[in-house]
Amino acid sequence: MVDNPYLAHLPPSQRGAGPSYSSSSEKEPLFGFLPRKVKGEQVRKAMEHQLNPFTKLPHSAQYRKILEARRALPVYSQMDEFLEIFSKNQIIVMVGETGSGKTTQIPQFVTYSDLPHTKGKLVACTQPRRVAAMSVAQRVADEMDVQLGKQVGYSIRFEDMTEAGTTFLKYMTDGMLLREAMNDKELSRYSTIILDEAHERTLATDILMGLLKNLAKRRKDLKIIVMSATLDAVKFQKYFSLHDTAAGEETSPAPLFKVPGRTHPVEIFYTQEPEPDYVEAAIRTVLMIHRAEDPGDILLFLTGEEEIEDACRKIKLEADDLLNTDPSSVGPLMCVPLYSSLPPQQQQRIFDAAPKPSQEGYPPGRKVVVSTNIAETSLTIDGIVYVVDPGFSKQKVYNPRIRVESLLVSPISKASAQQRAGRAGRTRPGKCFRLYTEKDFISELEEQTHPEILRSNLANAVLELAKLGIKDLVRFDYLDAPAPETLMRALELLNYLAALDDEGELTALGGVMAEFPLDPQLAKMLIVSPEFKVSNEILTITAMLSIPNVWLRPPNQRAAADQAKAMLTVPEGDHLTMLNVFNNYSQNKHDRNWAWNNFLSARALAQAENVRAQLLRTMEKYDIDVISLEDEKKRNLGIRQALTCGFFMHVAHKEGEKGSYLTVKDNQVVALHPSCGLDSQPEWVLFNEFVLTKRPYIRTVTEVKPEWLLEYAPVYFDLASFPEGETKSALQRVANKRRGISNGGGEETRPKKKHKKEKN
DNA sequence: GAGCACTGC
Repeated sequence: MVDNPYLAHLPPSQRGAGPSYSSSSEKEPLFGFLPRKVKGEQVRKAMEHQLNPFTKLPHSAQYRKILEARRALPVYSQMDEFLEIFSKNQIIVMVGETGSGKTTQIPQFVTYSDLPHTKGKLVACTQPRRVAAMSVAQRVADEMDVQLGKQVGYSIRFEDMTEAGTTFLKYMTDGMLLREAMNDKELSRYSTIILDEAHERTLATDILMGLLKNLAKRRKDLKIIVMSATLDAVKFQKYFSLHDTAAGEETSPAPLFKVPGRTHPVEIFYTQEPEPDYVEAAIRTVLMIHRAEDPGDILLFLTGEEEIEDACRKIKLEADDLLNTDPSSVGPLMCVPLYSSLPPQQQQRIFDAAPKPSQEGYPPGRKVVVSTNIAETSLTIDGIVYVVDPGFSKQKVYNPRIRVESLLVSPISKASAQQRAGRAGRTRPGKCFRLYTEKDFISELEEQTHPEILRSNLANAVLELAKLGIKDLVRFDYLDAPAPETLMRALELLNYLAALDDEGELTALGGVMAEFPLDPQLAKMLIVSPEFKVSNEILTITAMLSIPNVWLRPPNQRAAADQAKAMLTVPEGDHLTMLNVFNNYSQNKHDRNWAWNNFLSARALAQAENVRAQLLRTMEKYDIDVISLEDEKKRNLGIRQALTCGFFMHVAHKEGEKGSYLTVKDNQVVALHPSCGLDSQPEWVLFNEFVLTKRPYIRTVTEVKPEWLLEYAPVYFDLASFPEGETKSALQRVANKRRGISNGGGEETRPKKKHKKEKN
């Protein structure tokens, strides 16, 4: 053994025990560690060692201070038990309630036992959210006394904070690991994979669970830990049960490792009768707490922006009234809205301190945060003592029959209600006021929120699975299998886009489509766009369609905002308007006020730029030319034609004169969304999305020519199998005209439709 | 003449 060069510059007193062969453990903190057979005793000794085993540098004072705090975590006292289970099993299910320390500690315990750095492997820990991956990685880097991005790092979209060959513990988003799996089906870089927050059941985590369950059979050296906060662990245990039928072993559930949480008790109150108007009841409850309860901040859960802003106004009004009437018995109240589309600066207001008493000796002030579900998982606010839970949230639902995802205000699940209540007990004992009866809680609320995989359009997920080499998507071993109709819809769409062939096999085109972090329609349109010599423009449009709405419309400046929008509008269609907005933004980027003056979200535009750059890199990787047409007329035409190649299933035909449209094949009656910039009502339009709000609308709309539909999507627009109706007659007329021009030649050369399931 | 629950690649 050679003296560690890193220590040469340190005085001997700090170099550890000095060169000695008598006791290797003095110089080598991991001396005697056998991978995956490590005992708690050994780990604790290594943690207390003078040298950091991974950097061979002396531990800092900061490290020792943090270690002290770590020892107090519930999970720390179960280290021996964990290491034993880890040694003996390939797959482990772990349950740790909030405050158990599982997210920071378990991956470290795993590292000490698995010793990934000795075999050139990594330990991965997935998170559903980017911020969590980043902040936990930073925390763990501090705990392990290493620099973030070296031994401990993170990987999220747009940001890879890892160093090849150095990083052995990596926090990452679940979606990122899924992406990696598409290019390395064995996930061979990893020795242990930890899926954290599995109870949230994101689409990516659900797919990863299916993949890992399979992968574990092929890669016996891969260990898997599924971590969850709620007690639906039995379901995970069953799913990951070990059964080796060849060996004739009995099926036994995956082992469970359980750690208690550490939170304060929260007293739950229910209403005696159901509340007919939950917003009104919520406001009443907040004011009741303000008048009658001890100091402490309030968190109220509502469903959306409008509801929240409205409630904030009303609460503020009433609270000011109370303060004016009786300043000696009621303190001032501050009401803060919280939802995701709020600019980050305004989101920060939730961390402001509650107001001071109106006069010395008078009651202290109180803060009320009125929030969407964002405060249920993504953001924690310290100092909350009271939670008001009306029992509703907006949830995504997918209707495969009409192929529409929409948001519906729906009752929350018991798990969700529990999570909300828990928000009151983070700093001290709290109270939770549920605006529904205990009977309804017990008998009406579902145990768990439906996993995302059951509530989503799966076109994207199915393409990913195909890319992952999953042959039989219908019989894939899902933790919860999606509705067959949802899968059929996805397969059908991918077949029409030529991403899957008629046998359901991934085509070469489909393989490239899957490489793009985009919906299949967008990916298809981008890949074919060089054929129309407009890929530079389609690239921009694709980026703009992948980001949130860029248009701002402050309530008191609506007219000015609409006027600014009109200045940027291109009459041929909203897609071209988006392109125009981005190009103007690019040209004016050095003018900080340009976006603001034009009522555009600078944040969203910067995001579009980021997405565009990422897509451009993927295009370059697959040699997809980025080209443009000089002539504006030809260019715009080419753009609209390229759009058609991706969105031919999103076409509507005008019916009658009242501006109503019928979607092609589905025959849904839809209207142009009021945000639409088309100055006329063209006969044929292509739309980016169908939204179901107060009425069915089509949003982001561009005029197309029916000839293009027949030419670029002959399979989908095969008239022989087209549903009867006005749309078909109109298409028939176009087809007849074309046939006349082309002397009856065209139809036979087009591919024939083989097997399609058309449901009415 | 409407909207944007929340994430993620």
